[in-house]
Amino acid sequence: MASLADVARLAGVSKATASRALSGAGEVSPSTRERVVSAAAELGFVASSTAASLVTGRTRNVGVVSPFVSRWYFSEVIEGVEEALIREGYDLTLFRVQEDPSRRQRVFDYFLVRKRVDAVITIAVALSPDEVAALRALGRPVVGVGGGIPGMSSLQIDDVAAARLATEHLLSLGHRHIVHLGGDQTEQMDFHIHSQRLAGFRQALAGAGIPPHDDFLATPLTIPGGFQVALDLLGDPRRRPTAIFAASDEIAIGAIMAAGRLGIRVPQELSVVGIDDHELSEMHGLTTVRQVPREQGELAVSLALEAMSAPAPETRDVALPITLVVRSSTAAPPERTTLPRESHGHVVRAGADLPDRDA
Amino acid sequence: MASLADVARLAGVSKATASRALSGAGEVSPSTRERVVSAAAELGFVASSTAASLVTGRTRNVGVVSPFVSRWYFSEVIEGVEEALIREGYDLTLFRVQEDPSRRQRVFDYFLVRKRVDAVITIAVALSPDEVAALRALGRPVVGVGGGIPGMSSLQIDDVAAARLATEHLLSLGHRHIVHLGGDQTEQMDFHIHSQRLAGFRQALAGAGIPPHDDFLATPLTIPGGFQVALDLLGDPRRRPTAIFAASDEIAIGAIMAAGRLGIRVPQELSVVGIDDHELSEMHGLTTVRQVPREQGELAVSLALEAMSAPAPETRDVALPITLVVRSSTAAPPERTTLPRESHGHVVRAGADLPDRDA
DNA sequence: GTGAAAGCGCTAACAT
DNA sequence: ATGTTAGCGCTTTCAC
Repeated sequence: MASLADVARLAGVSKATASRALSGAGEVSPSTRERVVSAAAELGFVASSTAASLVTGRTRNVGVVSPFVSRWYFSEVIEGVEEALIREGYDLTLFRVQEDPSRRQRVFDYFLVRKRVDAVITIAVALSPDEVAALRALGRPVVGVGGGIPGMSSLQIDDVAAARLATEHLLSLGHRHIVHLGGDQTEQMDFHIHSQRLAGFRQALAGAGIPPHDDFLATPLTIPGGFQVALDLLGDPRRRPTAIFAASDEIAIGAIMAAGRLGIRVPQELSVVGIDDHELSEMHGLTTVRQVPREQGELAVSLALEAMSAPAPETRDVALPITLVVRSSTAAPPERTTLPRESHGHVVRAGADLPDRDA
Repeated sequence: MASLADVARLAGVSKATASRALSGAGEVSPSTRERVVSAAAELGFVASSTAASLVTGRTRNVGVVSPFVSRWYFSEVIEGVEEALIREGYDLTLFRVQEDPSRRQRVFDYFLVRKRVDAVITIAVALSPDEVAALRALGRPVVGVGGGIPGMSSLQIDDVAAARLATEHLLSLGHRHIVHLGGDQTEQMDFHIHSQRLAGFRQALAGAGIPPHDDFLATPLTIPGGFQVALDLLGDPRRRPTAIFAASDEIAIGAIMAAGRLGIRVPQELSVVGIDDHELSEMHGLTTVRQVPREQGELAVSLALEAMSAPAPETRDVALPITLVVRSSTAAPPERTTLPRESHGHVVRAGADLPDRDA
């Protein structure tokens, strides 16, 4: 527990000089520097970041606020953030924030506020006006990954375009009966992502002259969630689409598993597209819109750090490029299911043509 | 940015009294307390944890060292730790540590050392003697989840017993040809877990009078890893076992997917057991030894906190109970594959009996 | 029950 | 290039 004073004494210099020699700030003659450095080494001196923070007001620590750590998108963003942060000499303090209002409030009013973080990065979390105010009151850069919040920098893919891209791919293959398995709009941690993906989906449909219909199912953004909802959907021959656009790869994979359970072959009888491009997506042969969460995390750190040194911390919104990764989960729709929509409700034989999965 | 002095002034008391009133330490008359509290509220005062730490030496922050954040086991332990920590009013600082030696050193010699953490929790990370020394030098409680390190408290399931349990289940079903898909012993973040699971596996085999043979395959602890290794193994009729014991559910699920790819039916033609019990395991009908990582995380926090207040920070090793969760992925071995082992190499027709998966 | 004062360990003017 | 001085914002003896 050697202190700077100990080091200074051993090196025969003042604390100020010792501090300068060790931190690299200010001019120190090479010889003194060396004396100080070796004295520090001898004593096993490590600067107390607490003391340094108290005087400088900087903590070299950034807070990351995320609703999950285990879901793909979130864990990868976190890994990206961590990577970039440690490279820059920053710690990462993790705050998991879910719906529970009392816990949320605790995080925003107590934990984040204690002058412990130099910046905050939020990951796809929908903030209430109060929460935004609390964050802004920190007087520190705040950047949101996965969606924009008024008054703070943000970083995301263009979710409308991503959804449109996915849907147009399906349309171009000839699909006319596509269902969107997407996030529940009312979920607290929504964040417009869900609604934007739905909007892009509908835009593409409208562009192809397909009138709005019963084409959206609120789905938990997990593999089991996608599985369950798809099982219901695909199990009913009358509702069964030829293609599914899922809001996340987890949903998409759940849907593929459901199809497998029902004996529906992918992609011959059902095309599936998701958004993310996790390693499992590759294994499932899932067609997906790639969104590189890791890079989003790293970029968020750049934005935050940049804002810290900027004179006027102007907010910036950055959109990352997207690409469609076509794998084996999409194909032209099977002939038999391209019956005119109108027939679905009336002509029972249209459904009966399909293998009956209800049994 | 109101300071304690501001609050004290507004309340008409000294800083000392204000501090006592706000922190709850020491006796303060109810009326003064109320005056101070409302003054604090009026000013939006939040104590600077930095300043408090400087004087108390406590940071209300614990460091978590983990090689991954995205793998099941790790992310769930982290969520458990986070949950318990925030409940107790602690922050969680995350350090991801992988093989890269320079990064590791940075974490241990620079980040963790700066008097920033009251305790450290490591998650299944194999520490070098130097690293253990560095941690111990902190003079703070260190608890290891997922394996024991000499000189620090630890928390884990009994990995030998878990592996034995899984293997004995397979043996009791009549399997004689079981292969263990387990972690590479040489991997840096091993931690004896892999070797203990292998040991338990071999113990069970020995107990059943099955001589050691070519029964272990080093496998990355991921779904793609399990998939790839199982694909090779199962694709060769001569090597194909009737059962697989996987060191993790991720491997196990990869193996099930590989079987699916090869047209091998689970469990009729192949039994699979893993360790973990993630929600996906349930979906795959995977038989597994349950290890509740979330609880491991919460318990680690209790241990750490307890050690902080203990006069003599004695180390404790705690083993969590395990249970075998039997789902549909295990069954008695098919008749045709119970040929005597000796025939595998010589009687080509024994292999030819099986569907040829090489093509 | 409350106040005065000391100081945690460092950095940042300001001198020299 | 180096030393002196003054705090950063709290908690905690020690008096009263």
